[in-house]
Amino acid sequence: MEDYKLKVFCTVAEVKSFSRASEIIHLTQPAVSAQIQVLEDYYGTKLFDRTTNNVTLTATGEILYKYAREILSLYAETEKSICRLTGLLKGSIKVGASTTVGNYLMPKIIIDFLKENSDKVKINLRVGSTKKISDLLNSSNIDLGIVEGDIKSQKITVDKFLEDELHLIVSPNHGWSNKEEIDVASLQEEPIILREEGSGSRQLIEKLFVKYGLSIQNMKVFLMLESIEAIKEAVKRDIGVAFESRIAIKKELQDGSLKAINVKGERITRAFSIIYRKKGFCYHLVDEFVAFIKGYDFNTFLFNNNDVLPT
Amino acid sequence: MEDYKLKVFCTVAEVKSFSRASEIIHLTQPAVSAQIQVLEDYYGTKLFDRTTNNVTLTATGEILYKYAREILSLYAETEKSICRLTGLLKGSIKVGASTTVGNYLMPKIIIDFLKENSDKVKINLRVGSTKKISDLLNSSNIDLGIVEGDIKSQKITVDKFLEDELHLIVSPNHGWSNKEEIDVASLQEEPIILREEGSGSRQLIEKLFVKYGLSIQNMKVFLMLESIEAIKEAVKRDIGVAFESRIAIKKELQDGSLKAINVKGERITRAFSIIYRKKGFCYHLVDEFVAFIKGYDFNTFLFNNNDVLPT
DNA sequence: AACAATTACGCACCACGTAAGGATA
DNA sequence: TATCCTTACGTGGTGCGTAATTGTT
Repeated sequence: MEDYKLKVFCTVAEVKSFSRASEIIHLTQPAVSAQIQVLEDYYGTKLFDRTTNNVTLTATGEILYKYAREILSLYAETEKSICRLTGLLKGSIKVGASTTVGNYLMPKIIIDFLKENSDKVKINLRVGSTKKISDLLNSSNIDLGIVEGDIKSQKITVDKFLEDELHLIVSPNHGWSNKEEIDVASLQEEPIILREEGSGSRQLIEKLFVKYGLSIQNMKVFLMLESIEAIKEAVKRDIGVAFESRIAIKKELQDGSLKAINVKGERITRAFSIIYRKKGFCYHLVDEFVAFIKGYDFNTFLFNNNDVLPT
Repeated sequence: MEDYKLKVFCTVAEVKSFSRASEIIHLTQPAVSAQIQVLEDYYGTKLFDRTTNNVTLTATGEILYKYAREILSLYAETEKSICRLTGLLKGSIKVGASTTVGNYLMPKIIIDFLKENSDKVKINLRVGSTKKISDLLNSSNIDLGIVEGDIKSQKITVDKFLEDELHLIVSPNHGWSNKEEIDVASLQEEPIILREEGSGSRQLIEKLFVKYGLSIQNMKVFLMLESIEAIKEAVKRDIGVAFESRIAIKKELQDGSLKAINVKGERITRAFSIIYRKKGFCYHLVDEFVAFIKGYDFNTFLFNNNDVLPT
């Protein structure tokens, strides 16, 4: 129940381009032009100066922009206020998540979130590399992202919400399976399975090796897989050992099909982060979902069924 | 460029009735119902409790109402701001005016106002008794009224903007036509033409007589006319004398077809007032028109063409 | 019975997308 | 020529009014 024209207008004003605004709003360029023209007709003045390759607000446009943002935020507040009273969320959001989070964390979180809310809440989840997710965010194809890697974009706010830890996983039949911990040097002796180059998890492992004066070259790396499931499968068959996020191996640890071992004196950690655009419009539902994630009981998620991970 | 749904919603909230709101907004009742239902669907809650003969805001409705008024006033401010910059007014207003003002003052004022503004400004003028005008105002059929009489309604704000004076008018052939002033008692000797009973002008004259211990009964009242033009015509033909507002006799004084005489020691005055609803929505254009009237140069209007009225 | 709100339905208009048309570097 | 905004046009969805329906006093 917001003012669509004003939203379009503000978007154009912010990105200084009709065409880019049309992509963000998911409208065609002519539609955006039309919306702006209606506003210009109504107020009887040009709101933008259009010189090729440059769209800027006129004096009148500046005034309208100031008020429009106020009005739009009042609409948003209205909804927030009413939701607070009724407890009824509604709408749909598009979430992007990087591989580990997207496959092993978000499905459960989303299901729990939907359980708490009316069926008017829709969530759309896309999984991809951290890079792809941040691109989708920048191009306004998703409303927020949940990623395990670092983000460089200036236009994105990164909000860490959980520390993730990678564990060395081995088959129950593996010689190490009864050990509590292993020193890094020992890793040289074992065939190790890694994710593809550039992957966030892979970089983390490389950093560990570098710290101990080792390098991937010295490792018995004979398999590089792009899929976490494929890696786990390979480890189960005792083809080698690997590092995986504890959220990705939860089930296998529970049913005993994999064993997790610590690295002596090291915790291989990284942050899971919620990322969103600095500019742009915020939806109440997005805020609520973010709050839900931040308040989520990850301990229960990780350690339920009386199963305890090594810490 | 306001939010029509919110306007409808606020109106219903204020008058606590779908049907009355529909009259005010000039929509059918089903249309109002539909608008409200869209809002209720959107927010997922009832906004009004409908018991027969009583429509009240729910808790959610109260919240929405608070925000809606804010939002609507922001829309109004936006327009005001932009108009201030561009100087372009637009829109249409419906004005009601009582007889004297409506016939002899408003046409000129409206024409001058329109001259100053773009052709996007439309003004609709209705003329009627003060009572009728205040009724039209209450039923939201006009946006503001300009009247010469008193208003009793609690729902209406009265804003005096000009002092009007009634003059005794006589034919140039009349025996008094060269006199500067006449005492009240002399009026008993002359046939006097009055407006119909209940008319504002008539009441003013009655009050004058009462003050001097006279009464209409003692007067040679043999004509009561409802039209100012008819009265002037009768006076011109020397059938009698009459009292008329100076704005109604401006032209005749200029061309000499009537003479105005003062009443000794008395000024018969009343106020012209702008009246508007206390509640309800204000349009920028209305504000501007009111400001225009208040700033109008009535002296020039009354005394142009080097013609001077007795003062 | 009377008044007030809702439901049903047809129509007219408006906002969108597709496609073609300028303007500018 | 490539990019970006505007114009032209056909279509679907929405909001309106008319008329019938429900519900409450």
